[in-house]
Amino acid sequence: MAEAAALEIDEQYSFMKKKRHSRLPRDQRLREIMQVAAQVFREKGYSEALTAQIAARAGVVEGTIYRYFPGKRELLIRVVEQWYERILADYDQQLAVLQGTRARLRFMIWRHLTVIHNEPGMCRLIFNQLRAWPEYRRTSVFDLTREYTRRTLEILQQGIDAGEFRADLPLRVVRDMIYGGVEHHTWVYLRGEGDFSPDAAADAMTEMVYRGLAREQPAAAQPPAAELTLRRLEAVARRLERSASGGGSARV
Amino acid sequence: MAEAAALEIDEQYSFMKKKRHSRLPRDQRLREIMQVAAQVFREKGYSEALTAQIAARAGVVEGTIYRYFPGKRELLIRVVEQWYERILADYDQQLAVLQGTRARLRFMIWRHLTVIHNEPGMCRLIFNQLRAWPEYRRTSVFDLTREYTRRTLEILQQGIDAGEFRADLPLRVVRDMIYGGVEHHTWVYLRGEGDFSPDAAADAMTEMVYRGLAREQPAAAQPPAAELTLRRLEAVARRLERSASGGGSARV
DNA sequence: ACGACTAATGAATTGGACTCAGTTATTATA
DNA sequence: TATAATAACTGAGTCCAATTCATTAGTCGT
Repeated sequence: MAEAAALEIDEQYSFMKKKRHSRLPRDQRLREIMQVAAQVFREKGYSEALTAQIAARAGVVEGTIYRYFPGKRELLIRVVEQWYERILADYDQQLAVLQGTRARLRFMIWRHLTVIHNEPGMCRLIFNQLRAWPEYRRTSVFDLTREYTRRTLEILQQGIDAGEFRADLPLRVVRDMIYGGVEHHTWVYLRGEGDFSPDAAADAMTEMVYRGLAREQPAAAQPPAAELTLRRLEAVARRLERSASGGGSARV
Repeated sequence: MAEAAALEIDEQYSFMKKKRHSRLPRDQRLREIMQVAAQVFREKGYSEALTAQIAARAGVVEGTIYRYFPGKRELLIRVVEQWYERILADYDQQLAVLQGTRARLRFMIWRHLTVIHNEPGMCRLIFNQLRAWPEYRRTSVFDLTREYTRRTLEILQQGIDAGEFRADLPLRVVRDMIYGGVEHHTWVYLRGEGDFSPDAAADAMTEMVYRGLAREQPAAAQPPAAELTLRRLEAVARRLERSASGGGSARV
């Protein structure tokens, strides 16, 4: 009765209270706790999510959680890591299909925006909690994010290599503007006070970056013969690259 | 003795322990507590900063803090508000002196970078704590930040009005890229793992934004068509080399 | 010098994460 | 089937920081 206010929702779950002492193999219990924890963290945020609540919903006692995780922080870390790994799993496949600096760049931006749009709860946890902790650096979230933004840097570099982009701006700053821009843009939404369109934002940001780095004026006129020849050469190169990099069947 | 580990540094202050019950007029005590709190928060961050510690350094007992602030959170809010108001005080004067879209834009960016560079502790508190709290919205930090970024939006709009900038990109997105970019760029520094140059970053970002929005190309000596063609061919060659020499995904 | 006011105290109370000595379901072995 | 070994799970606590509040005592006005 006394803690009814705090645990209201969990009353709904009380019926499924396992006859006390239903044991599970270690990794199944682990999965159940993580799943429940993910849900509670998403709903309540980190500090509002109580270990007591997670335990209750998972049908175990608080102490049990500590047989699986050294503490609440580590629990969040593991939950977010698992989620993030899943989110980025099919990443390369999707990117591999796309041709051209602009399309690839837009994809990177759009994808990030879309993840935030679809999973605001998890993103809030990353932005507001995880990233502020000292443990962040040794997290796989940190590594994956680096990898992910490195991909963007590569695309920009390829744009330079291809002669599309100027080479006189530090690309890391451009990358920061992209990822920082995405975050700032989604701020209001993450605070639960508005919405945004991943498509529109991705278009605008891509355009901005593209123009910011573009070597030539939008080139209204002339793809002359030389241009067409180049494109065909580039297409050949791409095909070679693909077949060289192992027999992926990816084609548009 | 027991809490020596937690309060080590404060031992230094113990000599100035006021004879207990030295009274001060309300607003003087208020100022002292806020000043001490600012220092402790800067040094330790929010959750590592203990109210006991703040009280000790301020030469009062813990309970006293609660006669001045409803709680630790509100204390941080008040501290940050006061700091931020001071930081932004001379803002308009500095800006008023500057002429021209580019110079004004660069100033806005440079200034923000510089504040972060000079006051990492306070900025960490804002970015990692304050902004994540529900109270943030009713904070003067929120209002001042809005005002501040609105200024940037105005500068961009004036660029459009003056015919320097294109009018077909949503300016809020550009603003988000600026402020988000600044933050992302300073991330490593704020984690205490590196440094950055406000000047260099401001130059790069200004250039990026300026080019991204510029109506005309600065008409610098365009490399002749033949040169461009060559570069692109070279890029093709590099890619072929790379893909021929190994697993495709490898990049230097 | 006396009362009124209010700053300041510090002991007690939360409220939440976390611990650990023990209990029992499950599995392996006889 | 009985019994021992293993390891999952318990729950009654501990700990630690923020917060409360009944009480004490400087300070100021008359």
